[in-house]
Amino acid sequence: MSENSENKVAQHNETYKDGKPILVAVDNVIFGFDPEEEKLKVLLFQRQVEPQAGNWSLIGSFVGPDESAEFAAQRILTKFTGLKDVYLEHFQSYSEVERDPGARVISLGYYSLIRIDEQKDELVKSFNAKWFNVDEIPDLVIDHNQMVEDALHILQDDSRRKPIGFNLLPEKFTIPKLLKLYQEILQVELDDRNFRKKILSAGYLDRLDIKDKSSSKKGAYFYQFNVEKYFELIQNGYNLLLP
Amino acid sequence: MSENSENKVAQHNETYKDGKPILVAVDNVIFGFDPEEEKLKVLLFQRQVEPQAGNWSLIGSFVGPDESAEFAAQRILTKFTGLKDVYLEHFQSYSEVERDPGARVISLGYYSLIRIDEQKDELVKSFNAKWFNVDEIPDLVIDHNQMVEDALHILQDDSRRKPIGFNLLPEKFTIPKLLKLYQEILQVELDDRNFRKKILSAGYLDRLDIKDKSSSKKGAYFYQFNVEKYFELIQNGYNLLLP
DNA sequence: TCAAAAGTGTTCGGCCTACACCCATGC
DNA sequence: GCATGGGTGTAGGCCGAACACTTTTGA
Repeated sequence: MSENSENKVAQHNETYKDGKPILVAVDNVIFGFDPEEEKLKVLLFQRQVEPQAGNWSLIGSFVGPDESAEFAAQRILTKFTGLKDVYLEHFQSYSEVERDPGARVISLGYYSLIRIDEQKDELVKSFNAKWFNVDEIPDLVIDHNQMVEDALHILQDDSRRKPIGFNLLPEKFTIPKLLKLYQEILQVELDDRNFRKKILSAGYLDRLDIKDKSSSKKGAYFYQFNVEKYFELIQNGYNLLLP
Repeated sequence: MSENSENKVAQHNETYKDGKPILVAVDNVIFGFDPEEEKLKVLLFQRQVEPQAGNWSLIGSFVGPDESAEFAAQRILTKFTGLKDVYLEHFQSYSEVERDPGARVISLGYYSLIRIDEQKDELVKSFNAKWFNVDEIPDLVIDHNQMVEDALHILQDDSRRKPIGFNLLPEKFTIPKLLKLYQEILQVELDDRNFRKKILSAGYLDRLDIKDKSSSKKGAYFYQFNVEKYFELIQNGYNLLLP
């Protein structure tokens, strides 16, 4: 804390020379949803750098001198999955002095929502990256377990208010799958009839004429997210508000 | 974005040596509420460093090598207001390459809620800092106007769900003042009868036997925030949920 | 006695909850 | 024809929105 006995004017003439450079990294909690397994997952890989090389870690990178943190987060996401223009959100910063035993590194936590079906499997495999169920995350490097926990909380909060869940599903999806997804994210049981009513009454889901027969004989209608209608709703102050 | 033609293994063995040091700063959007004026305010001061010296700016500082970002944000808050252990929340990071014309600086945006009545006025004045109404913020340095806007949005979201408003009021406050505060934060009109019902029915406000007669002849009861009862409620999943 | 702010109560409608049954189809 | 998952409908209650009147007291 500042000492009042010091000369205040001097104190307060902070210049760029007072800034001590620090390493800045991003760590990206990449969420995916496996529609067959109906499980919410996080992409992890084995850290290559000492200390703690070989341990499981979030996908991260240093922020380069000529890129924004957001760009860095997108860059590594593309590098590992082949996907571009992905849903990406900053959720927290980690700056404890001793957090990284290798150096003074501040890390900006981002989370991403991707469609697992669109990722490039060869790429993911080439980095020895693996998808883990959110409830079966192994011990991670540094404070990455904390990051996953924080990201999940924010994801839960966000998905209660905005329909971001669609970023985790294929373009065409069924209501039962969507229900399963929300149950996975929020880790609660939802009444299927009430869920269907709520989600369809808002009007931003278009029913298609095709059915998905992969998980039942009757088949479930495919739906598609309608961005235009959704934006209309937001303007009028629409809120999902799931339990 | 990464080039797939490059050797993936090499790419992926990122080491600490690849990290290029960057200046890291915090900027603190310090909110206060003047109970007399009934206005939500932000503390600003005139920047001392070129470029843009003399222009109004948020209270900020570089993050030192031996402190966390949160500590730095608290440190400058204490330096300017004399207050310690203040409500402080990280809300966004700013890392565009060209954002600060003076150097490559990443800034972590924090917002604070303080009780104006507890601040040390001499300190504030000694730094030529001034309180501005949120709807009358002047042109600020760099991207600080954006920061204020972002912080206000997050504050609105947060205060709809958690009763953080109390951090802006004196220990003892009246319901009419609390109502005014919420109207200022949310920038909406609220029905006083419904507001009173909602806020009192939750049970985390204790009515005192004294009245505030400063703004009416009848006088309004003072209330006090009851932290214990509030924590009880949270455990059971309580949500404020104001409009 | 009256102006000005504080405090209380009621009605209405809508939305959320809980819950049960029919539908389509592949085997 | 039956098992399996998909889809629809309804009744009840609670909560939030809208709204009007009484209370207190200093001037």
